[in-house]
Amino acid sequence: MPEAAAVSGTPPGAGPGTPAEQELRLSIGQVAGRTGLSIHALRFYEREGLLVTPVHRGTDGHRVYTEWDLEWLEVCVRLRASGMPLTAIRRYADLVRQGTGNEEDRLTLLRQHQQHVTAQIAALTECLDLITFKIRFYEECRAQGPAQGPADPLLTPAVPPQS
Amino acid sequence: MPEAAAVSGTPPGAGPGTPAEQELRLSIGQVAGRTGLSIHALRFYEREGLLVTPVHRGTDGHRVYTEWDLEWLEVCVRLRASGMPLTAIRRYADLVRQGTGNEEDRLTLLRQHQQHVTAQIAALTECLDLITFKIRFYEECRAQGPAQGPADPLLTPAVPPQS
DNA sequence: CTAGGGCCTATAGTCAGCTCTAGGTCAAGC
DNA sequence: GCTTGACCTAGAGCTGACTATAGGCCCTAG
Repeated sequence: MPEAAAVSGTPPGAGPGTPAEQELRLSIGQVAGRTGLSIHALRFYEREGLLVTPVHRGTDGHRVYTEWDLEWLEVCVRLRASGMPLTAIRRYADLVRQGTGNEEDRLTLLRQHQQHVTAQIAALTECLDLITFKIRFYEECRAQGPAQGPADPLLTPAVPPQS
Repeated sequence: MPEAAAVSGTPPGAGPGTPAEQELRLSIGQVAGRTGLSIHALRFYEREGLLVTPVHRGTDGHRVYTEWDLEWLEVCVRLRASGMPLTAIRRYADLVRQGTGNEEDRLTLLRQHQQHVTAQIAALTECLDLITFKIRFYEECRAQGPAQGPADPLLTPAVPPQS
């Protein structure tokens, strides 16, 4: 992770005049490379309104992504990776698009997702316990040699203490 | 979680004669209630070969689940909840169905999934960091009063230290 | 005797989230 | 001048995991 993923307020350009910031201008292919999203997915995300503003176009009609777009997309990727559905990301994008004043709504949305992710981690940790328990069980079977394994087909003792 | 989820070897009944164990016999509706799976999903899982053995039927053709079936299903639920695809669960069920002798294969399968889950937890934890960072950012915005918020639309400083 | 509930089969439909195809534009290089 | 490669749009198709529907059986209660 070389670059820092940022973005929190409103996209620039809405500001006074967009001074000639020597921004980097990325093609869709480059953004795909950096975000890990496919070119298809990038176009799809834009169509779905996940992008706060539609991406600027060059004279040839090709998409030109700014640093800000990239950072926003990186946030999207994280949110998706943590299971936020596209509809929720779109709602978040909508709020950002509307500009300042709805920080409470953004907080609510983020807090909900925070809870969701926390719950996911807890659930996964429980599952991991079960899996680890079973792995240990089979390792012990093996350690005791092929003859010593639970001879009777009926072997159902493999219960974690209390999950 | 009142009951312990178990199951590790081969289903009983393959053993000598199935002595008259006073097993509990559950209807599909009861199993749905206990596992959290829908009745539809239970039939679906069976069709898909996730169940080691097809469920026994009563005289009326209705499914009769044993304790063992229930426990196996609870394991399935955990595996699913941790993102194991149905195809992998089926492979696991296949191994169990084949009986003892393939413990190494089972171990491999479980270890792979263990890694997968561990990676998932790590990824989620990273995402959680970002979300928590953003939440703090908005909380600070709010704490500083509506006038003090980042006045300029261009506010893109919200970066976690190094994720 | 009929209404309801719980179950059965088989098959169709749904949903999210992409992914792919067809058909086309444009600029650079051989 | 032709090919190659990166991009464009619109729209169809796919995958995984269910979920719902249609049509039917059987038992029990009113």
